[in-house]
Amino acid sequence: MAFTYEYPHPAVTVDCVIFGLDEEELKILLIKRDLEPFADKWALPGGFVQIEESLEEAARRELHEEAGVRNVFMEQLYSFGDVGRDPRERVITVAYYALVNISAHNLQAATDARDAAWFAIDDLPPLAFDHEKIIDMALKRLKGKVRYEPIGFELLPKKFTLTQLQRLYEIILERPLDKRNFRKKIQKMAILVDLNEIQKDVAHRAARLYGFDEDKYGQLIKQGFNFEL
Amino acid sequence: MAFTYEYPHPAVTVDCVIFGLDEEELKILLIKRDLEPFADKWALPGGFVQIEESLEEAARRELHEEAGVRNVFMEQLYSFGDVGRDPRERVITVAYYALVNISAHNLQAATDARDAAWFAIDDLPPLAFDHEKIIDMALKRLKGKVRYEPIGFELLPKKFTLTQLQRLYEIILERPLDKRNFRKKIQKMAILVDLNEIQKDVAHRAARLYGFDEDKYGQLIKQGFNFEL
DNA sequence: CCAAAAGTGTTCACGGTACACCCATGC
DNA sequence: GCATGGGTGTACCGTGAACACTTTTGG
Repeated sequence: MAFTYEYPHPAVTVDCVIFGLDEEELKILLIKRDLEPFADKWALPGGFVQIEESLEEAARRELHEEAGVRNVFMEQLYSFGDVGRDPRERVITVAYYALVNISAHNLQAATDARDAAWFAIDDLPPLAFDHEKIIDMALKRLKGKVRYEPIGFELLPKKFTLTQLQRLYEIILERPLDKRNFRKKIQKMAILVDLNEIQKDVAHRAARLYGFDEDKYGQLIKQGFNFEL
Repeated sequence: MAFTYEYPHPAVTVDCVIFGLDEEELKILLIKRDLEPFADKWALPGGFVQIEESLEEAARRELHEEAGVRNVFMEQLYSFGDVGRDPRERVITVAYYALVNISAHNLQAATDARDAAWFAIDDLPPLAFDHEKIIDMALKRLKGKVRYEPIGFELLPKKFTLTQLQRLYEIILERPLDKRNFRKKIQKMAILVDLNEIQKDVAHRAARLYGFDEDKYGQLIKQGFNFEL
């Protein structure tokens, strides 16, 4: 079977930068390529856009098929279309980035057939194609966006402590934050619900658990509220 | 001549949202289509990405060929790839937006063969394809970006008055700004050069002319400076 | 001399930042 | 009882916002 066009058409792929948060570090999920080009190099999960699916559908499909990840925050990042970026043929890729809670998504699913692994953002292996450039951009976007939209919660479990939340921002923004000021600010925004639960199995005073109140946030937005950290 | 692939390939286009600033309004340059589909509807300048040019090259080429615009600020906006967005075949478009100084770019060039015209942003004609959606997004991006990056200057002549600059922000942000506070803030940033010139041919006190000092801005950025209005 | 826009300082309220100690719990 | 992190308030400073009059120029 073959498909013929009057003018040359580039191939179009989607690639996904999947961010996860370890206790200590920001990480990215990569997949080891088994085919040429770049066999044995690590690469972003991704693949060709099917002719009857939208870009977002393609990205979510790849997220699921290649990384075993579903129902997560995902957003288009940028499109990369330099002429030589794929040695086989002209390939334009539309990059997305996703935020997942590592502990909730067991890596099992992802390891099915593929060789997949999380890498610390500042200790990445050699990458295929221009994926390093894509990751750079995704990281910049994350750093910028996390400050004025409440997307950081996507990296945490549903129930989290204020200290975990603070650590998240410290890790992403790469600077220490003052505990009291941080709590004051977050609490004042009133977008967290106190779950009236406390941590279990910790070797010190147990912290209160909170959840992000998406509905409340939506209402506040309508009233002109602006998240900002 | 024909081009054949093992799997179906979408077509890829670029489309450009070209913003310009009139005395009173923010405007967009549109081109009247003479071919189906959407013949006689207005559309964003754009066209197919050639197989041997990058996305940005394609966007700049279209900017020049269709709108007669060169050497302007331009940035990738977003990629639109819904399945039915072009009735002919599957077309994915990578949208860019550009900022031009209307008075410097004579519309002549653009009017060559094409029917091109500037439209006020809140008085657009019926548009082809999903171009309304693209413009919506471009406008949101412009409104957001203008506040924390000094791109507004791209819409003004090289020499401008502080009042012109203030009007620009008032028009884009759609809210009045306080004259004294605005001047205080801009002057403190020290990214303008006082050209020691004044307006000519005005029927009132002539205002001082300023220019945007790109080099100085670059240096400040390196020192951790953040433009913000 | 009148119309039209240019240019210029001060006050107040609020939010950001810096900072240190007691509390609860498990071992 | 000690080690570990949880939780809390206050004082100061800088920035954002509100606000009105004098100056210059052309007609």
